[in-house]
Amino acid sequence: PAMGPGKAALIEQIDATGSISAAARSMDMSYRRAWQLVEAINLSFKQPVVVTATGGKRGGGASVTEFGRALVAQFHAMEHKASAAIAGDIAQFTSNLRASRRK
Amino acid sequence: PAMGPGKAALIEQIDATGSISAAARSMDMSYRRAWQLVEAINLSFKQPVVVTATGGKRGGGASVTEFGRALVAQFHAMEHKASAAIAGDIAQFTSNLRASRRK
DNA sequence: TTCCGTTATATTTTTATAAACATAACGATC
DNA sequence: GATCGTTATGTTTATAAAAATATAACGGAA
Repeated sequence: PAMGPGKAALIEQIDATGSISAAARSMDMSYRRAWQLVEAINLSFKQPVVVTATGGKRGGGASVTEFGRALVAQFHAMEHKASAAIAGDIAQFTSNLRASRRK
Repeated sequence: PAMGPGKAALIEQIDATGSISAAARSMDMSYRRAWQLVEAINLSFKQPVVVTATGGKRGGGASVTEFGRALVAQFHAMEHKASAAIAGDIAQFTSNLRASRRK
């Protein structure tokens, strides 16, 4: 999928840190994986979500476009709307779940 | 997850055919996989969703409990509620997606 | 021109998941 | 007690995803 909780969080961390590598570190994710996710994200949309620069004073960096910020905001809005719409069902559904064994 | 589109469809096919194996065949799925999904489903909930019988006139079979039917119905209701709640956002979101290359 | 931290990419290795294959057990019917 | 279609389970193989490892390139700055 083009967007999900993980990708949204990654974009937010890139926005907060200014680089893909710092975002990856903060999320305990390999740089390679983070970079691949960014590539997939950018390829998914008509407009760039993350723009990058190589070399330079601080080695380079990455930033989130306004389009990207709007996208993440809309994603969270959708999460909340969907969650609210089924909150009642979820509560009942969950009550039918067996207590699962977790390590 | 305890429930999703695939598991819901499997339960519905079991209900329609009366056996795990026939349901699997109708979905072009291996019996083994179908059986494992049924096991996972039954372990997920406090009450059984699918009950099975071995041997006998027709070799055995499986049926869906009323609890299971209610569960599937509620799942579909949740799908529809969530979908409706974000339909507008989805339309706009999709308009930002690049036309993807599909074989 | 050397250094630095970053982006960008290739290659290998590991791990997890799914599929494929094989077989036992069940129990009513004949 | 042999047959049949099903449930139930073990074992192996293949596939895909993730992780790990390695390296090149970039471009300011010292």
